[in-house]
Amino acid sequence: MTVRTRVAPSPTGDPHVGTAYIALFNWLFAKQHGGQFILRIEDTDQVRSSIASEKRILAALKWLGIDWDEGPGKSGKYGPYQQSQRGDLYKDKVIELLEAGHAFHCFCKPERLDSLRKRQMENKQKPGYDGHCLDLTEKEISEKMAACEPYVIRMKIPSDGGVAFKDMLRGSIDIHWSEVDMQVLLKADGMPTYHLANVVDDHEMAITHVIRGEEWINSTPKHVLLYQYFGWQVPEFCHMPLLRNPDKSKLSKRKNPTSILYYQRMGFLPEALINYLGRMGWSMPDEREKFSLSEMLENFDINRVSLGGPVFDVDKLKWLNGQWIRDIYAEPESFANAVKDWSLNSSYIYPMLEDVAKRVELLSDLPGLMSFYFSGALSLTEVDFEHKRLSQEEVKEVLQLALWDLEKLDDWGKTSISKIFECLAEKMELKLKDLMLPIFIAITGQASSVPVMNAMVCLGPDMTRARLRQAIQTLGGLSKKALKRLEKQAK
RNA sequence: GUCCCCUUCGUCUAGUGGCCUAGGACACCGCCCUUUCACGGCGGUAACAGGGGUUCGAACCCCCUAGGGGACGCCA
Repeated sequence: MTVRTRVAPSPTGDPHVGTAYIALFNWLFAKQHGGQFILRIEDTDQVRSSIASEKRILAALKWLGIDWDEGPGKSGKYGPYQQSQRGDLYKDKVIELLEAGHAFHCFCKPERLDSLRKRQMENKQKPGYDGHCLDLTEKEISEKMAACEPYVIRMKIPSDGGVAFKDMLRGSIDIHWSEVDMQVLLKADGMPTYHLANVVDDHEMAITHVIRGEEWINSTPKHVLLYQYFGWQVPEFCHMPLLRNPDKSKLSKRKNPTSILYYQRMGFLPEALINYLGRMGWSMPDEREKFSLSEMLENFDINRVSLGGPVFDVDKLKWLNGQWIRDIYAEPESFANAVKDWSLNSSYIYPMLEDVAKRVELLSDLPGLMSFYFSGALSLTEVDFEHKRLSQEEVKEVLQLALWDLEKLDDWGKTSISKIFECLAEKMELKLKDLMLPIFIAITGQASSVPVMNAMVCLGPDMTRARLRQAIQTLGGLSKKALKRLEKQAK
């Protein structure tokens, strides 16, 4: 049997360090056993998925040195490797389940399910589908379908007993069926949900080992059940610990930069970042801290994974990066290349040139004007944020509200960014000019500089958010005014 | 709330019954090197969540409690 592993990111937003982390361990495990590592794009969420995001994920993984044997841009006999291009495969499989009586049509309206869930929560019950459509007759179903009522397909769950599955790191895990919901398999738009697409594709692509995040443990029973319904061999499961924020919650962009692009922009070397991810929950047998991907592969043993959720500690990553910089500088030319790859190249610089050219007389004016494009954190103090018309608290409120809005923004472009600020100005009853000044300072470090929206596009979402977060910190942390406004809005 | 997973210095971790008066790394502090600052070197503070077992012996095995996290979407 050939070992085949995969990583299956969904192309919504920026490439996440957690994706790289899971990719790394799948890659290592496959390579170590002489197997194949597959990259599959799970773009079944038609609303949030984007090609741009997919491209960034591919580029980010390549940057880190993780390459795939099969997947986008590679030929392979199990393709295509984007779920959106896998046609009617999932529908066919759903029909199989329907015919075997393992799944059923559900015509319940989202509103009914919402209030059901709410009621269950209030009664302190486990929220879940109540089986409302479980016993519809053939006749009822065809009538509703003839009337074009929207529907989904749900899987049936046994009423008694439970399932036990083996986890490579955790041993046997038992879960009772009463804990498992009648999962939607096919959405009203005809697209499969993760659970169905994942199981079908893992089988179709001959995946032998499913190495994924701990967050999936509770849905594994559904997956096991689907394999059984189809009569397929169940793969091995391995649930990796979750990367954490400093407060121990699951690593999230609200609390920590999570985008690989951010670390790239900050000037972390790919060697250092992948090395650091390899130290999350794993250690070399001789405990050395600095090692390359190939050194890790030589020494890899999945059983050396420890299960406590590791906190992603940027300080230690920085130290490691310093080690790598010094190491690379042993050959000045490769160091020069690393600097070039980082930012001193035309594709990074071109988009800023037009704005910059209008504002200088001498080329030696450039470093002062452009330094913020290359910096990580800016050194600013309260005084820098003094505003003619706004108090310090109001300035902080502006920054805070802008940050919250930008955290929610998936499509990082000039149009959508400016829309956010226009809305914000209206909401706060401020002139756009007054509103933008603190943003200017937080992003560029100066009161006059290039157009700040363009700058934000260049810097990317995580660097932008990091600068705003830093500015709020400079002004004394979380804005209570903003918090109050948020609460008022919620009402 | 229910279920599931986890628990060694602040953080990343070594440790798989005697080698542990618990080792390394980051961060922090001190000293040395140095025309500055770094780098580097040396040293220091700091942890087995608590309680019960099992055992001649427990960080390591079992149970309970506590704490943390995750899941409970027509998101993945």
